[in-house]
Amino acid sequence: MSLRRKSDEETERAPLPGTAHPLEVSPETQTALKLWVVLSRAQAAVSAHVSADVARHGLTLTEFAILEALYHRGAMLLGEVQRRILVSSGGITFLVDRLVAKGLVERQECPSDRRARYAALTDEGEAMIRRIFPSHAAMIERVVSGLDLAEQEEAAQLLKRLGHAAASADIKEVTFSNV
Amino acid sequence: MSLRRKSDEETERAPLPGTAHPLEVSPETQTALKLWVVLSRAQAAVSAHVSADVARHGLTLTEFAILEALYHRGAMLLGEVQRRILVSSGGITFLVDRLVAKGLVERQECPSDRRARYAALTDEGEAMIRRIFPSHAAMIERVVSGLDLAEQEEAAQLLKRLGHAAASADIKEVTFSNV
DNA sequence: AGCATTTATCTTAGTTCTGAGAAATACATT
DNA sequence: AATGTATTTCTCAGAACTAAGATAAATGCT
Repeated sequence: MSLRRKSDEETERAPLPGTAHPLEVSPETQTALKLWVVLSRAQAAVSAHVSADVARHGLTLTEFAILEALYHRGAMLLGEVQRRILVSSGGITFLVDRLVAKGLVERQECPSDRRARYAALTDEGEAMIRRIFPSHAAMIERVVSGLDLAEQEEAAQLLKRLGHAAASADIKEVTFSNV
Repeated sequence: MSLRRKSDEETERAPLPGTAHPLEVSPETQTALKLWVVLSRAQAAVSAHVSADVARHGLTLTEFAILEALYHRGAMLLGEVQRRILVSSGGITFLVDRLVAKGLVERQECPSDRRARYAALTDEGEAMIRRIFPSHAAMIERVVSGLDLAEQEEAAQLLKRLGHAAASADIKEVTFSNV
């Protein structure tokens, strides 16, 4: 957070023609834009810590999310895991392959649908998640402790509604707009 | 692509045979974990819409973020842009290269530091951001409209504090843990 | 001034994931 | 049963990065 002495050069830099900003937006729009920015920054900041934590055990965030889902919900079809952790179909194949290679997950046949495969924790995978989950949870608790408990619940409630609304929103394509 | 079926969420699953759940956590920890989950999901949901929107103009989210930053703040050193949009040093070189190739950005020498380079919008880049920003902002407004204005401001305020606290948090390494 | 350290960008190799499409299977309708 | 459509996973090319190190220039310390 060191301040540069570049502000004197800024006047030398060619300022934008018509220095006033013609892209003025309503206060409502500004609030929405602001929310989008702080949402992204907060997620990135927390994510960096969580990511570093699971990396200590040789896992990526996405890998950990799969292990956690399989631990808490039991064996799941690949498609179920895919929708839950929000990756592409190619991505889930790739990720499960890697977890299989690490010995943490195994594929199992689905008796009622021969196209489908279950992903299930191996004993080693279950031992792994059991071992790292407590410190993982404690770390997240510390990272979000900038908000007190009531504020965390308030934020979670708002974010849950925001997420659901955004996920189900069908944004109409404004196809008649200029290029 | 379509994540329509969300029946996964309500399907209650019988616990796997033999998997007692010894990983019980305190209510405080559960609140923190819940916040982390809904934060990630909300960000992903909004991000998907924003990403699809800028993709209509042949831009990635990160590219758009650079253009927007340069438009609203004027020419910036690559390192400044890098810290602002949170990419690696290699990443900012890669991204600016690509924007230069698209004719939207140009590198300029820094008179006071011969190592450094400014990134600045070209006329074409400025025209681009002027053209797409209004509909972009309107789209974000729609995507976050699941919360009313007061709720958006409340959420933004909480997320701002959460983000700042998380970004400045020094999480102690629990190095004595087994591997 | 001379030398070590820091800073800013770039290079290269590798990682993580996406998107499009293929193959196999299931399901629905005739 | 046959045919067409939907779904489930996998394959493959390539996009969008990251991490580590290289290079060059600025800065700090005797």
